[in-house]
Amino acid sequence: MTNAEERIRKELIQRFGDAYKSFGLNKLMGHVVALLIYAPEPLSLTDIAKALGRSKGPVSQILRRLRDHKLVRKAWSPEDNRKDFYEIEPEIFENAFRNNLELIKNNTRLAGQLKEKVASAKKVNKMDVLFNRMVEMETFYKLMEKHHRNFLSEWISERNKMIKN
Amino acid sequence: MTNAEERIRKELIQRFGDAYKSFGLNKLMGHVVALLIYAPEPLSLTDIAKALGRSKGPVSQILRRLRDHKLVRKAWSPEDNRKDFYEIEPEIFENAFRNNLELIKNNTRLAGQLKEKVASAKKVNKMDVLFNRMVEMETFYKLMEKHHRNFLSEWISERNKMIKN
DNA sequence: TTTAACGTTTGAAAAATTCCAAACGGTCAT
DNA sequence: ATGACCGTTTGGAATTTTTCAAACGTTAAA
Repeated sequence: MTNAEERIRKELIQRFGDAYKSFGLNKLMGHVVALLIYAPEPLSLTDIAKALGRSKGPVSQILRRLRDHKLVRKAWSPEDNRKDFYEIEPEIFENAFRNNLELIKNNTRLAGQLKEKVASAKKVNKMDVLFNRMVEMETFYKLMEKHHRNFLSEWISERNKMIKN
Repeated sequence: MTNAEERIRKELIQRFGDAYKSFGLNKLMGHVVALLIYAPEPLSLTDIAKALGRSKGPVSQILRRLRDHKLVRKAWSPEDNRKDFYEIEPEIFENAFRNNLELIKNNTRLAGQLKEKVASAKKVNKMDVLFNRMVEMETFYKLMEKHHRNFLSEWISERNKMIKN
């Protein structure tokens, strides 16, 4: 591996770690994702642990979470090999976005529920300000959901074009 | 305060804490935001600390962060009062979204930088796969930025309509 | 000049998260 | 069967984050 490549690899891993952490995720998740994005071919658990200077334990757990979130998947490996190999999920960006969309939907649901509850409590007492705020919140997230869906379909068609080339 | 109101207040605080945590933020941030969304009038540092059963220290620091992020602001308070009062920033949702947009932009920038670096390393060695992935990543975040901007302007006009009523 | 009422900072404690080494269970080759 | 090689699970250690109590600086009244 050339020096230039090695530098890029290091930076990729470092920056993805930071980015993941800034989104409230585990830094190691970002490291693994970066490593797999970088790697031209699938890597085994041991490869990954060694490359990141970690033990198998946490890497195994992180791989589980990454597969749950559909950011990473098991690669096919020859029948005579008992080792598992991992690679980046080709739709990693789309899937990451879908995960985020779930969080948005949680908020829409939360706002709706709270709005209803406030509405019934309003009979008893003046809670108009709070009610309006819940309405605003629900409107906000509903609109956000709409835009996210638009984005998703536009991205999918955009990506299909990219793949063709 | 009626029982119904009290239950709603508790739930609001609890759920906002969870939501903030799920976005990688401090739970207490969510609690404070919920409390201020609930409160019909501004609250002092001591009010907030007492209502949440915390000491002034962490609440003071959280309020600082919330003001940095423009989710909370100091309310006007009479000249003869040395106490500070805090209230929800009226544009809290818009601002929260703007903060998120900054993270997106970081990712766009990151992808662009890495793409460039890979491009120059490519002369030396075959890194086509990695280059294509960086291109995909950059495309993804650029498209996302575009949609986020669209959302923002639509939300602002939507909200203006809400305020008029 | 003191005293009192604030918000902030700070150093250490408490809690939560991350991490490892070792144990474990499963599968295949011998 | 036995041993070798996997990935996962687990208990506790290490690290990071959150929290508090106390000290501090500032401001205004006494």
